[in-house]
Amino acid sequence: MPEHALPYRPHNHQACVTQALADARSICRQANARLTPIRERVLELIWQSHKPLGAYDILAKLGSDGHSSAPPTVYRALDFLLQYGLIHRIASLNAFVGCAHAGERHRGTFLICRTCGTVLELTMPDLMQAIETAARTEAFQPDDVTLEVAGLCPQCQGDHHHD
Amino acid sequence: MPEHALPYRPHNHQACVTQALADARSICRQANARLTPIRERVLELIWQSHKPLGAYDILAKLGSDGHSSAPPTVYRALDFLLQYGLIHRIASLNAFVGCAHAGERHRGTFLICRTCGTVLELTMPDLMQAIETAARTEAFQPDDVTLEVAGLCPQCQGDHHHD
DNA sequence: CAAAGTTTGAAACATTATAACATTTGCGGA
DNA sequence: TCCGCAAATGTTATAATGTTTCAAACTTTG
Repeated sequence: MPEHALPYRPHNHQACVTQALADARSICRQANARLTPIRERVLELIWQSHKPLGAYDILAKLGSDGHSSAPPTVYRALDFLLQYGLIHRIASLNAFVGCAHAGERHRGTFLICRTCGTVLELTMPDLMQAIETAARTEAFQPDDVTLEVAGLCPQCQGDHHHD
Repeated sequence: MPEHALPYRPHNHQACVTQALADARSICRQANARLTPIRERVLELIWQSHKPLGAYDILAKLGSDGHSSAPPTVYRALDFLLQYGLIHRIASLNAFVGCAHAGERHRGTFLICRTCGTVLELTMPDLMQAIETAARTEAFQPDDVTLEVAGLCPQCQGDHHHD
């Protein structure tokens, strides 16, 4: 077992991208959803690192591609990818990150490094269950849970330089 | 013990406001911080209900007051109030709500009704502890936790009309 | 009072997100 | 095939949220 989770170690990141795209194609095929070129390209761009990407960053990268697009193009692709659980929105950053557990039906917990921006997604079913139970104890019917932890990733602790 | 938490029941809300303002004055006095008229007024506006208020909503209300202000006025007051723990920012709504546990040093959990907007703040120390422990297990040093649950409050369940 | 620091005013600008409507594309049935 | 519908994309404009910058006013302290 590795000392640190994958996003925190050097790794062949292209493999992450390839896997994510293959998973996405499979998930969309099963759901009869159309993973169009734009949607796939947006997903690929988001997966280019383990750092969340803002909608306008994506827009700019699409521009460098040759596609020249407007905001709705990106937001529509993002909505699609969110809908099929292929990406997550990080509310505290207004940004989007690839889902590390696509197809698993889960609620993610996100560890967000405030120095380098890297995000690690955890699934903690028992904890999520406890949160939902607490909500129901207040007669509240829970629907979505946003759980984001900001702090320092292993790489950035003891460091004083950025990114 | 009441069946439902306070924000969900009819109550003398003016008492909430008065208490919040008194607490704020006391906290600021102890911290040698200046709760200026603008800051106090912003806090009062935020406390006018148990629903989060956006920065531009606050700006508009300040305008109706006679104060005509610009966005930085509001954001500066909000920064101050956040710094002293008198309000919380709801990341999933880009909005602000009065802190129900000012001065207690805590991490809040927010139950946000997606129909009426009402927010209930809970403190769940054990759960927060568990989250931080999980983060540290990944060699991540946690700093801030954003925990927001969207769903239906007791009043809005079974309801099909809004607010 | 005078200097230094804090708070507020004001204008411009930057970033994030949506609305509205036209056009194109993919796809199933006549 | 090709017609027609629905889904997807293009395009323009605008709304909503948040920041930078610099100047003026106020507070505190020596």
